[in-house]
Amino acid sequence: MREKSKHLDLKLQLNYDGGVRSYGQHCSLAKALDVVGDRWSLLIIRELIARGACRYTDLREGLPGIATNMLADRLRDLEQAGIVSREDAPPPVARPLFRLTPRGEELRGVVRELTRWGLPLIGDSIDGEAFRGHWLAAAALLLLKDNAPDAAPVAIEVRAGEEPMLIVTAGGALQARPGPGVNPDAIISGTPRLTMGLLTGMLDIERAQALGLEISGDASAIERIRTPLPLVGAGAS
Amino acid sequence: MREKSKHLDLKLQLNYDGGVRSYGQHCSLAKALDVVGDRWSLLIIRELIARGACRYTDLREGLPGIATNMLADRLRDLEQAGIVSREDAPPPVARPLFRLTPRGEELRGVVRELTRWGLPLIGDSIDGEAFRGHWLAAAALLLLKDNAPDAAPVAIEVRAGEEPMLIVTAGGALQARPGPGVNPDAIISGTPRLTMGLLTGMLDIERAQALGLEISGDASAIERIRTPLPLVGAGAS
DNA sequence: CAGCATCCGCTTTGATACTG
DNA sequence: CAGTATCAAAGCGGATGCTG
Repeated sequence: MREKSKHLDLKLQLNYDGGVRSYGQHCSLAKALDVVGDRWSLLIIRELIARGACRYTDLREGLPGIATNMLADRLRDLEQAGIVSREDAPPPVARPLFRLTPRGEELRGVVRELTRWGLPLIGDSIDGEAFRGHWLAAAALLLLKDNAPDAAPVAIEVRAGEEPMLIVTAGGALQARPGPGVNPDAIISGTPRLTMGLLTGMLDIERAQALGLEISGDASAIERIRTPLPLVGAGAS
Repeated sequence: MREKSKHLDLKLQLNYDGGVRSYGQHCSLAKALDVVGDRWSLLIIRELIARGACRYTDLREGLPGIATNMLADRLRDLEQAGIVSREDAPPPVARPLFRLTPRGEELRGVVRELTRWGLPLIGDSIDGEAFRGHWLAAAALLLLKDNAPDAAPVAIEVRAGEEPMLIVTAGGALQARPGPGVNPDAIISGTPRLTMGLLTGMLDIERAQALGLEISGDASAIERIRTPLPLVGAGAS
């Protein structure tokens, strides 16, 4: 994968191979992994799900640990695969914007299932790990739902890392974005693990509080977006 | 990743690093990818979903292109991660058996979503690609459902590659296994792409036949397990 | 600076050969 | 059969350099 441009290797024009390392299997799963199975690819897609259109630097900031050439390479690959679009800004000021194409948006199901499966792997402490508030926002956005779509909207502020995050109900769906809220109905403060533990039904409010989660405001607002996850994928098939 | 056991490298006991190359991000998706994001991992899990318990050689046969050390490494990693269990057989005859643990079974949702997303990437012809009938069986098993769980069971034989495959309804769920059926209610013959196109609702029977799919027997049996997939993951969230 | 491209050293992967 | 050992070739991460 990735172009070669080795010394004395001028071959013919367009010798950049378009970068496809394939499993070579006539199988839907293998084909999907050919496209999004490379290191960093799905994390880039997480960034674009969580934050919408991003500039290069935004992406790099949300992907601590990535090498800059990796990011450039992957963006090229994903663009070529029709998953990401690059919006080259007009001359005067702006910077190129990257966003998901409709085909890229269809990866939400994939990211949702991986996020759900990975929840138990989140540890209590943010040892030497990196953390960004919008990662939590993405998980909430993907995994939670509004249990009372017809009631008046509520907003819940979550304080897990450095930057707070706001979850709001909006016409039956949920939206989540980084940043504080104005007069939120409830505020939850604690580790990402405890926060998601509460919201995904693995902990009830009492147990979460006993473990150190701080909750203020209207607890019913929390119940409204609490979404117990089916523990085993054994439900269907 | 992977143990070293280099020459003259005796360090202290337990110096095998347990093999974890981590993104180092306090994020559920990143944690999941730390565990199943390596090359070949999810394809090994596909094999175990499709065929149940497997011996080493079965796995290698179902994973054309994998290097034998890769398979050994990944099986060790997956075992250590609690996803695969190795059943070391008693001395006399048998061979070690690998199977998914309950935690590994929970990856069905992940594999299902990737398989679904990858469906459009399957081409018409099996160029120089490898193909195994049970890959198609896995896709059917994961993506299709029985639309009439209370009716008498039906069996449909699918002939896509070398080996035929049988899809049977069983108490509301579907089962799929390689091999021919005895007096199946219907028989479908054609490329994997056309077959899955029909069964996942992207093609109707007439169109599929026009494109070369051969259908014999009771068409209503096919309708019974035909499961149109939501085209965009835009439904929820 | 933002947005890459290049180089460099280390790790992972892949093909082959070998062993209990 | 079920792996290990070996080694070459990619892939990856970090640093740095170039260009608007």
